[in-house]
Amino acid sequence: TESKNKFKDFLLSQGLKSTNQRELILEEFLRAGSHLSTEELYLRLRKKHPRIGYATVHRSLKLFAQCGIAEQRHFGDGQARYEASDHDEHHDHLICVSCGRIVEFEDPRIEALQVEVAGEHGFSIERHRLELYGSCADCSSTT
Amino acid sequence: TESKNKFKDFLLSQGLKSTNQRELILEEFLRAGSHLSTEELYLRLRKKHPRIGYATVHRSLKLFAQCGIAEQRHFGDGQARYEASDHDEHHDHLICVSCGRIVEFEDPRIEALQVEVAGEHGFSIERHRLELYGSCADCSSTT
DNA sequence: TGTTATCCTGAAAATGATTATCAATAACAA
DNA sequence: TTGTTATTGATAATCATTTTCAGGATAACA
Repeated sequence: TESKNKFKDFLLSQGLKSTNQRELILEEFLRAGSHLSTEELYLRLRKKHPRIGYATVHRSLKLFAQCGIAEQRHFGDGQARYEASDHDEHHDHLICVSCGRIVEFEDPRIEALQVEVAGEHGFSIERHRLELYGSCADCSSTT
Repeated sequence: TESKNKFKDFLLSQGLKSTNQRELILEEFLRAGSHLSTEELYLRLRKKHPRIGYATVHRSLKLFAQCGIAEQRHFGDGQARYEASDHDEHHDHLICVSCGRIVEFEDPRIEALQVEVAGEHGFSIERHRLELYGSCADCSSTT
């Protein structure tokens, strides 16, 4: 509901309209858990609301991202994924190359070092991407 | 020439053939400097060798990657880029969002923390991706 | 409540990067 | 050479994403 309000404010501020589809898509997005691709969300929605089109899901996800309640990610499988952005918390990702599990983490020490290293090269950082690919505990033990 | 030999060995070991095009493409790739997209390399090659096709450039780059003399990267502009992989050295990237400049760096402290954090979540890391996006010195001063 | 201007929707087509197809060609071993 | 097999280049296919456009929904205003 926090996100829902933020989205409504966003729509108003941009002169955009609040529609049934956008509400449905946002609800399903929030319900579904993170790291869904457009297609996955579309398929979930279609079960209950077969009239909703792929393009609308796609456009809504982009609006969510603009609005700041979602973030787009790319994990190398060729399609974009979206996750709900919790406030202004930043986190990075561990991705299991075996089962596809995605775990979020954050480490202030790494963040600090990033700023330091960037500074040494004259850069000021706007954002970053850190992804660790490997095997999770379950998949390692099965080896 | 180090890379050239490695590539020839690779072709032999895989039962593949050494061709004129592959040599030309590898030479241009090594000459051109890193972080080129397939298209950019193709355009450079076409100036001197108009008969070389895009598909051949694409396939050759994939072979270079398989062979270990090149690595594929994605920096969020929607197209793959390839860089010569120097031995087993690893490095990460600073990308200027203003002028597109790409600077390589490495920091063992960050690497060590990555392993540590991954371990806390039961992961063993195979590889990682760290990209810092921001403004380089030149672009910051122009602001 | 109408009315109206504007935005939104969904299906289909377009796009852009990448990958596959296939007949002609080139490389390599015998 | 010759025969076998891989490679090439033009083109078509694929995949995710984005645009188009006619019809439908929304919100502001009378």
